[in-house]
Order: sequence, then C-alpha cells, then structure tokens
Amino acid sequence: MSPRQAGVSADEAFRRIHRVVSAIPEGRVATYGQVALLAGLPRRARLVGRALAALDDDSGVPWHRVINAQGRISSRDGSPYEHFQRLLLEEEGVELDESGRIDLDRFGWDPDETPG
DNA sequence: CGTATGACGAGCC
DNA sequence: AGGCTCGCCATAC
Repeated sequence: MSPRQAGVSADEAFRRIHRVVSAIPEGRVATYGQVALLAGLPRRARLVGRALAALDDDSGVPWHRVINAQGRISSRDGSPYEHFQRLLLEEEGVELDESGRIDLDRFGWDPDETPG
C-alpha cells in the first residue's frame, strides 16, 4: 500500500500528475506546487512542469490550467505556448489583470468544491 | 562522476 | 516590489 511517495518512478509520477491536472475544472487554475501535493509528490513542483512539457498536443490534458504560485503563467522563453496558454484561459473565463496576474482566491481550484 | 539547468516554491533581506 | 539562497530531482553533457 503506501509506497514511498518520494520514491515513485518518474513514469508513475508523470501519470499521477497528468491525472491530477485532468481533474482541474474549466475556468479554474491550480499551481505547480498544488498539483504536486495532490499527486502525492510534495515539494516537487518542478516535476510538474516537466510532466506537462512532455504532453502531446492531443493529450487532452488541460495543461493550461496550471500556473505558478504567483498567479502567473510560467515563462517558456521562445515557446509560443506561453501566449497560447493565456488565450485558452481567457476563453474559459479566467481573468488576468494588466500585469498578467490571476487572482488565485477567485480562480484557484479547490478540490473540495468539485469532488470527483 | 561532477555541474548545470530548469513550465517551481518558500524563506529571507 | 525585487533579488537572493536553498530545496527539489530528472536530464544533458
């Protein structure tokens, strides 16, 4: 049963992360650290970024709903996806202020509110 | 094997 | 607000 959470294989960690991200509802966002925690991988926010970068375009995983703890879209210098992410979020009603920041109190995902 | 590098985050100044 | 350090750990070289 309780496997060493910090000792899971990279493969299993990716599956857990993808599962958690897939559970983020439309119009809500979660932070890298939050996703890591929910995936049973505390303090491994960087791994979440890696897991998302490994996704295929047609994976269906809502990678755009993951932002950093400052409420901002994390920089991927040179990649068009950084801008695309903002577009996808605005399309589903997530508001960004002039500086591109999202209010986590308003749009942050609370798993307890949306069980299942 | 040692270093550097990240879609990160918390703490500190 | 902005910068720095350290923790984290898979990958690349």
